[in-house]
Amino acid sequence: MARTKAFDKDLVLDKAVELFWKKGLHATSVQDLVSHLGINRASLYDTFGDKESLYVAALERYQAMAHKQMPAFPTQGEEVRSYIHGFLKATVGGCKKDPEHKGCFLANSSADSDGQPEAAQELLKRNMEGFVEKFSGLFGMARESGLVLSDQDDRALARQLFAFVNGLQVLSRLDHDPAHLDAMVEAQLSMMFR
Amino acid sequence: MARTKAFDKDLVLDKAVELFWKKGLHATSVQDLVSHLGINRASLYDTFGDKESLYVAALERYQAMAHKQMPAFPTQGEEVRSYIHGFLKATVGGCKKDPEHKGCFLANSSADSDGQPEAAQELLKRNMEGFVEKFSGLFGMARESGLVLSDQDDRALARQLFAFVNGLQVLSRLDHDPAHLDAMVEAQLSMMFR
DNA sequence: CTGTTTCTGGAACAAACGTTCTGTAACTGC
DNA sequence: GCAGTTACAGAACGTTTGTTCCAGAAACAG
Repeated sequence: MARTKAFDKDLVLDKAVELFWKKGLHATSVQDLVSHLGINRASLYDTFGDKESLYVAALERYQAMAHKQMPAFPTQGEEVRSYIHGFLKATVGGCKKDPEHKGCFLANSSADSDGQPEAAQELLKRNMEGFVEKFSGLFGMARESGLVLSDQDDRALARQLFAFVNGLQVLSRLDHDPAHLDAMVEAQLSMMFR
Repeated sequence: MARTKAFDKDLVLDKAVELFWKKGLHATSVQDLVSHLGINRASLYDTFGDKESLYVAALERYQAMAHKQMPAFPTQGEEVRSYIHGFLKATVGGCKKDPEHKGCFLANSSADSDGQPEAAQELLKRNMEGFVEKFSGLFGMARESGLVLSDQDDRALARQLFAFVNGLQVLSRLDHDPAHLDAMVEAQLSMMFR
């Protein structure tokens, strides 16, 4: 029948993630994409539609990757602190080992939400809701075990943590001192748990 | 001598702040600026140089405004909690009353630091350092009064607070529920102070 | 081999980009 | 009122933007 695709769509998408992550939607041109993805201009449009669709696809892929590498949630309140500690350490670990200091693709996009495609805005909102839903459950468990210091409700704590994580990643773009990131994590954790 | 300027430079700059704040550097075109600033294209270039210079001037003005409306720092440890409470409430107050949900100009720019002019990056860094410097002093005072819950050092707490505030403002672009913002502030505060 | 499909490089497009220029009008200080 | 400066409106500059199209080469199924 027909010729098979010569490139791995997901591999190309990964390169698009890199570019959009680093420079954002508006500062990334189609020419940038053509130059760095290693595929032809026409193939790009045939495979991904237009620039915005490719952007949304890249954002979806980034979110899926980030979600996939989250370890399984704990089932006991006593494990919550170390779980969240691990989550935060992994987050700053990602920031530290990125020589380009791109922060978090989702956080960067959220800070430019006005210029985002509709589909991207909805993805960002769903991502936030999902985080709050899951982590408020964790705080509930930890609270039953008497390990939560604050008396504020679980969802408020989850939102506070989400805000902190987003801010942390935004700041990691400005402040490249890894010790500062570590210190912020330890401060956050020391404030949350007994 | 010469014809007088027909426009107030600072007033025009305020409008530029609005635009750049809402859409960012890359998504704001010179045509957008000409259309909304109410001055001529040539006047724009004569008065502000090029687009990037105008952007940096707008960022500087925003920072100056934000800095100016900070109330005087407390001198006693007992007042630190209420001072920071007031600071956070004013921050979310600004978010809540903005119908365009632009968040914070400085935070938005930080999340796009790669695409920022050099001068803007340095301004953002100075702003961060200034915050850490001042607030770590506050935590030191409050700690002496025995009001700080965490045993982490003052600068770590200041950085944690700065990350939270940045994240809070980024999230205010996605989540328009004012109660959520309030809850985050109360959570943060309940974790920091006795 | 014969189609059919898809890749590729590059040309082409109108539109928008940031920037500069030109000429004219308006104001100030002498 | 004249000289000197600046704002103004708008045309014009060359690039770059996102997108489409074309011709040919390449790879697969029947």
